[in-house]
Amino acid sequence: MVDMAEVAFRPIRSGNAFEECVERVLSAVKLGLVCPGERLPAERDLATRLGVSRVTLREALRSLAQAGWLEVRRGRHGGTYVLDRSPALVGRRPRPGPPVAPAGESLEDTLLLRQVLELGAVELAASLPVSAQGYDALCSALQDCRAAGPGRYRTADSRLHLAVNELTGSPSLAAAAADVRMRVNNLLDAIPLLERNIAHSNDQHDKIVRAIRRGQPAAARAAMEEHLAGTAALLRGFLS
Amino acid sequence: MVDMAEVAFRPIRSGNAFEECVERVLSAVKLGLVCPGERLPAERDLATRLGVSRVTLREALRSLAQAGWLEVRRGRHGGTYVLDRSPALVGRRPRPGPPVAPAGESLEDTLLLRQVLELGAVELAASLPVSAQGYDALCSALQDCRAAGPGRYRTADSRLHLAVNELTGSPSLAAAAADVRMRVNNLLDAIPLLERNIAHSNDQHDKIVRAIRRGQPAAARAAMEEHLAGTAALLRGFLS
DNA sequence: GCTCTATGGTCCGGATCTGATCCATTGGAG
DNA sequence: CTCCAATGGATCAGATCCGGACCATAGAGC
Repeated sequence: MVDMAEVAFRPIRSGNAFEECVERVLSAVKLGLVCPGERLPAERDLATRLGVSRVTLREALRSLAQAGWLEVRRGRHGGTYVLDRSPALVGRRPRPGPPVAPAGESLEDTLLLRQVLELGAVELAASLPVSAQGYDALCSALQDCRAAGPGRYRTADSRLHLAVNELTGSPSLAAAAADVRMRVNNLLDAIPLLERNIAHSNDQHDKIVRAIRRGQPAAARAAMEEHLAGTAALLRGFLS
Repeated sequence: MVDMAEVAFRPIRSGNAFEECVERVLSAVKLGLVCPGERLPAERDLATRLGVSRVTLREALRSLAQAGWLEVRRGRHGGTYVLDRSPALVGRRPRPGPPVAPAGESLEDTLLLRQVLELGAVELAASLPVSAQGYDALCSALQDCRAAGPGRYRTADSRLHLAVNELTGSPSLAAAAADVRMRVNNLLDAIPLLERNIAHSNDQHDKIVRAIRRGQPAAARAAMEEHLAGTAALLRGFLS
């Protein structure tokens, strides 16, 4: 019985408030939830939303600005803006020690959770009536995926998947999906991105969106299953 | 685009360290992860696992002890023990202000997330080879469900569902399931528990476990779907 | 019995986080 | 041109939390 309790006794916080702020804002950028050139919410607003003091949030923003992700402007229409991350900045390998090799156990854990969430969500999304607004977001993300070069592909891809999850109308589900998506992206950072995979991915994205639009849950699920299997095989190959 | 970012800018922490400790330990008890009479891990150990200082954890434990959930013993084989929660204690209505009426929006959110997680998990569990240990846990929980009176039913029920989720072998999935289960239980606390529903539930539990044992994902999923629909209808009826 | 050990009980200095207040900057409105 | 409003910048007192050290208790083993 005691062994089952390990689930309940997992860590309460993954880091201090500062670190979690950095994580969250960086996620929002990497997942394409705020695009380059766009402005983050005002510090006071964002701090309230994150449930964190303004001082702590500012330290996080300052640190992200120093790292070249954000730019802070003062004055009337000032704010914190997302920078267009240049290849030069990306090129700096941020690998001080070991290359953050994700454990194999954690890999399967992540992939399994992703499968459950994304399959369930896409099936649900396809069986629900799609709102015009949601469908627009979906199409916009789909086109971004096509237009995106290799440097921006992961972001556009993430945004598309997130949009699918938001179609379910469940904030908690979308949040869980965003979390697991971030974990997958961190894993993907360790392996190369091939042109061929991108083309293949785009075809599968088409199939998924089409099935959602037509209200075909089974087809949507099958398409997503195939799509996920591709990434999963790639990750297992490189990280096992 | 900014609207999509709301997922990323949700609160970082649901409360202070003390409150989250209380929540976690109480969850472990309510979900049947530690049974009455059993001992929690030693304070030093538990504090480390929760990623919290011992002082903070102790305050949480003391507060739960005062509320009649736990008993603390000193000495060589001392520790923090789960009490057999007596009806007298349960009878005290802990409703100071409004009866914590869960919003309708939050209700659908919770039910949707639960559906995705539990259906995905049970399907996965049925398609995986079941370990002997996992199957034992499942059967034990199933029998507890049968033997449990109305006073203990929710706990036994939770433990069974958690056991199913742990069969997937994904800690993250089990953790997410435990969280959503706790949310569902909080909702269920607001509605009555009928003998008839219990009998019905037990039949469905049988079907689910049988399908898992036989390795029939589709049947397991269908049985779980029916099972979840029952609770969902009940909750929607009482809380909408 | 004595001692040892695993546990809870208590306290303290320092790190972190908060809430609040006030200042600085800058573009737009009048 | 002047003022205003929305934003970032800075600072401080107090709350919370942490890591570690040490004490108290009581069962187990010798």
